[in-house]
Amino acid sequence: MEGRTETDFTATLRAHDFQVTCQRLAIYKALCSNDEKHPSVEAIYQEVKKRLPMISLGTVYKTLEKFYEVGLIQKVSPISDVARYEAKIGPHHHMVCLGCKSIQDADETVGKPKISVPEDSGFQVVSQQVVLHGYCPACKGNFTDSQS
Amino acid sequence: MEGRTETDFTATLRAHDFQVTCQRLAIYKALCSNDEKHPSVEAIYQEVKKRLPMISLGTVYKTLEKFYEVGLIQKVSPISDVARYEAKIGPHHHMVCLGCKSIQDADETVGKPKISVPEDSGFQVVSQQVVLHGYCPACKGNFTDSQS
DNA sequence: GTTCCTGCAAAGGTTTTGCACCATA
DNA sequence: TATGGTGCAAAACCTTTGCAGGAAC
Repeated sequence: MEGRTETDFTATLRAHDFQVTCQRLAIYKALCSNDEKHPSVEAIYQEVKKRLPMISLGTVYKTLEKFYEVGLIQKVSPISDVARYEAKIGPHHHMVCLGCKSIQDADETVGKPKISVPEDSGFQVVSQQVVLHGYCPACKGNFTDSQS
Repeated sequence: MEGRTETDFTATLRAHDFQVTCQRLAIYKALCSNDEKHPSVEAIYQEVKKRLPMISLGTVYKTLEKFYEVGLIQKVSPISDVARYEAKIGPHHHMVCLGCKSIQDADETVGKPKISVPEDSGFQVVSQQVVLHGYCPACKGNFTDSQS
């Protein structure tokens, strides 16, 4: 449903010198057909096992990471690999450096976003947070256009 | 620097029937004085150990969770406890239900936020994401005003 | 045929839990 | 003094890594 066609999927992998295997196709299809659920690795693993019972969890991890590298899929907001805390309470936003992984507050420097959820979505908003991904001044020079 | 006064800190804990201990005060102070770093649990632990060498990592975990419960501190983007993926690429936003932890896409239904980082911050923005926390239609009834 | 991928298993790191001792109120 | 917190250790959990056999190109 969401995602690319199988041809496009194959072409993207080939363009990055990655092979196309039945496991990778199955993982991508499982992800596309459950896209609205934003599944976890474990959930994807369980879904793929229905068609490929021999597949291993490690393969799913490696495959998803490769898909993410080449831009086939997205991670849902992996701001940090570990939990981080701050004493500043109240709504404000964060700038996350893709280079050094540092996190800066952005409440003062960033304009307030005007966001509204229409009534028909039925979602009751409690709080909202904007996350800006990019490069801090120190890392801007090292990651100008390409990265390892 | 950021955060509340010691009096307010004590009052908040007492209001929730939590005791005030030197460990809790030290953890809160360590977090306040390093707030711009958005420290991890391990970093807070290392900082507190300078004053309380006998403190254990488990205590820091339990204490931070308690602080978060009573609203003394914030977690930086605890969208999900595990990594989640989706095949939909391109910038869009997410609505995270505080009840059932489900994640919905919000690109179509949510107005585009107008956010700009001023030049003096020096931060080069690559992408931005808005996360809305709240309650989905199914959970709205169960979590109207208070939760367990 | 060479390179890369898979499956399995082990290890690494983060976070949670259980319990005896101790401090707070 | 009674309740709850701390420290320690073990366990649970998610994720990564290493390697031999097998598949893709």
